[in-house]
Parts: sequence; structure tokens; C-alpha cells
Amino acid sequence: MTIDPDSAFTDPLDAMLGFHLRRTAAAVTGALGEALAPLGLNPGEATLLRLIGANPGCSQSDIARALRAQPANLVPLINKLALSGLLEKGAGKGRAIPLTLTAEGQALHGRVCAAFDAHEARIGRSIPMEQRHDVIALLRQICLDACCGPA
Amino acid sequence: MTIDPDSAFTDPLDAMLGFHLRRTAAAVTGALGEALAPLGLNPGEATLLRLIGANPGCSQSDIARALRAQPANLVPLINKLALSGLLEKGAGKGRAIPLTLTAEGQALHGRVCAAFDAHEARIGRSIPMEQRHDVIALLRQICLDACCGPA
DNA sequence: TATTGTTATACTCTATAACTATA
DNA sequence: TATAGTTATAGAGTATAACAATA
Repeated sequence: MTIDPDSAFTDPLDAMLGFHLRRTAAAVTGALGEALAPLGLNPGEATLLRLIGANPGCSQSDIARALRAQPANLVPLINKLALSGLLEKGAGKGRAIPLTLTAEGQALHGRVCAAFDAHEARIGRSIPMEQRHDVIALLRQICLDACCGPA
Repeated sequence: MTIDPDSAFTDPLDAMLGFHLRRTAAAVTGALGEALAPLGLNPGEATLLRLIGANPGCSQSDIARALRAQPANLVPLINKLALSGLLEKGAGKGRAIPLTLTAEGQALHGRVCAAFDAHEARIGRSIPMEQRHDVIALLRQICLDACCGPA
């Protein structure tokens, strides 16, 4: 410690699950951003490309549901990808607008998938393959306990 | 799906560790915010109170290191707590300024600790007590793998 | 010179309210 | 009316650069 060198700094956060969840998620998101930078995409844009590539013709609402995001927050991301020539808004035959990737978008989608796979392998390399599903199930349960359960 | 009801929406994110880490951390932070709202504090302010209460006389740099935060981002939080009469900046005998809680701050610190404990119990209630340390160790390892390891 | 604390700034993410268009 | 998409906006959270004060 800076002021009183005789006393060590006590960090009560270090034993808290919530703090480590938050910190680890931040580190993982940062690493994903670095992995995607060479593709000219940030994590949000790449995730959008990933989802639309896997679901050609899906609507903006579908994506918002999958991401648990507010539809309004997707608008600037989608517009940027559309302006970059990566995706096309199909002729809306009604309210929902089907989104599809252009040829350029599909080419980049392949690189995005590879980057995601490499990123997943990196952050999960200390977890044996047969345990990764259990870890995800644990996170999903914590999410439920935090959100929906009785206080 | 809205547009083509025959095809189900494929969610590649659902099998990704990174996505669930991010989503769970967001849910946990949201739950912490709700738990702290009755105390008039947000998670950042409460964490600051928690750290200073556990380390009377610590400096702003100590806190920044513990939180892995930028010192510049602590300034408005500390000022708000000081203006609220919860903490005092001691007479700086040099560059570092020792931070201590006022009597009012110490009283609130007790309630903050109780709220943190209840929150930890809530988000960890599906994890047997003897496994919680393992889960934290796992998160810490993922954090290291994401940050520092070879790409 | 190196460190602490501070200010200003900017970018991302997130959340809401209000509007339009369509079934 | 209900749903989809959009716009504007506001609030956190986080990052850097630049500066003043002190060892």
C-alpha cells in the first residue's frame, strides 16, 4: 500500500463470484475485440454478421431476441453493415424486413466464424472439452438465479 | 420466426462460452443494482464504500488497482461519496490522499456488506458451498487465458 | 523524473420514450 | 389494436491524453 506500507490491502472482492464474473466477461470481450479488429469489426457487428449468416432472411426482432438486446440499439449496427455492403435489407412484404448477407458479407462471415471459433478455443483452453457444456449450464443457471428467482 | 415460420432460428451464440459469460455478468450486475437501490447506491459506489471500509486510509490508486479500473474514472464516484458525507479525504501528507469513511459512511458500510453477502448468496445458490472457490478459480483462469496467454 | 490525483473528452453499451408503417 | 422498425436521447462504463502537485 502506498500510504501505510505496513498494512496490506484487503480485497473483499477477490472472494466474490459476482466480481469475477464481471471482470472475466470484460476480459473476454476485450480479447474478442482484439481478435476481430483485423476484420474491421467490433464484437457487436461481428455477432450480428454471425447471426444473420446463420439465419438468412431473419428479422431484426429475431436478432434482438437472440441477443437479449433492445431492437433500437441494433439500428446503427445494422445500418453500418448495410452501408459497408455486407448485408441487404430485403423487400419487406409487410412489417418485418428480411436480412441477408451479400456475397461480400458471406465471405466475411466465414472469417468471422473462424475468429469466433479461435476465440472460444482460447478462452476455454483450460476447460476439458467434455466439461464446457457443464460450464455453460452453470452460467445459465447463475443467470436465472440472478434474474428471475426470489430475492 | 416472424417472416418464415417454417424455419427455426438458429442461435450459434447459445453454445458459446463468451456469450454466456457476458450475459450472466450483465444479469448479475443488474441484480446487484436492484439490491443496492434501497441504499441509494449503484454498484460502483457501493463497491467503493466496501473497499474503503475494509481498508481505512487507503489511497485512490489502491482502489484503482483492486478494481482494475482507471484512476480517472474513480474521481466522480469518490467526489459523490464525499459530497454525500460518506467518506473523507484525509490530510494528504504528500501525493497520496488517505480515504476513510465517516461515521455515516461506516453505518452504510454495514448495510452494503449485508447487501453484498445476500447478493452473493443469491447468485451462488445453485453452487454447493464447497464448490464456489473452484468456480471462482475457473473464472480467474479464463480471465488469464483471455488476457495474457498466447493468441 | 516518476507518481498521484484531476480534468476533459470520447466511445461503447444500454435503456426508454415517441414516432411511423403495417398487419 | 398489436407488432416491426426507427429516431432521438440519456445514462452508465470505460479508455486516453493532458495537466498540476509532490516525492
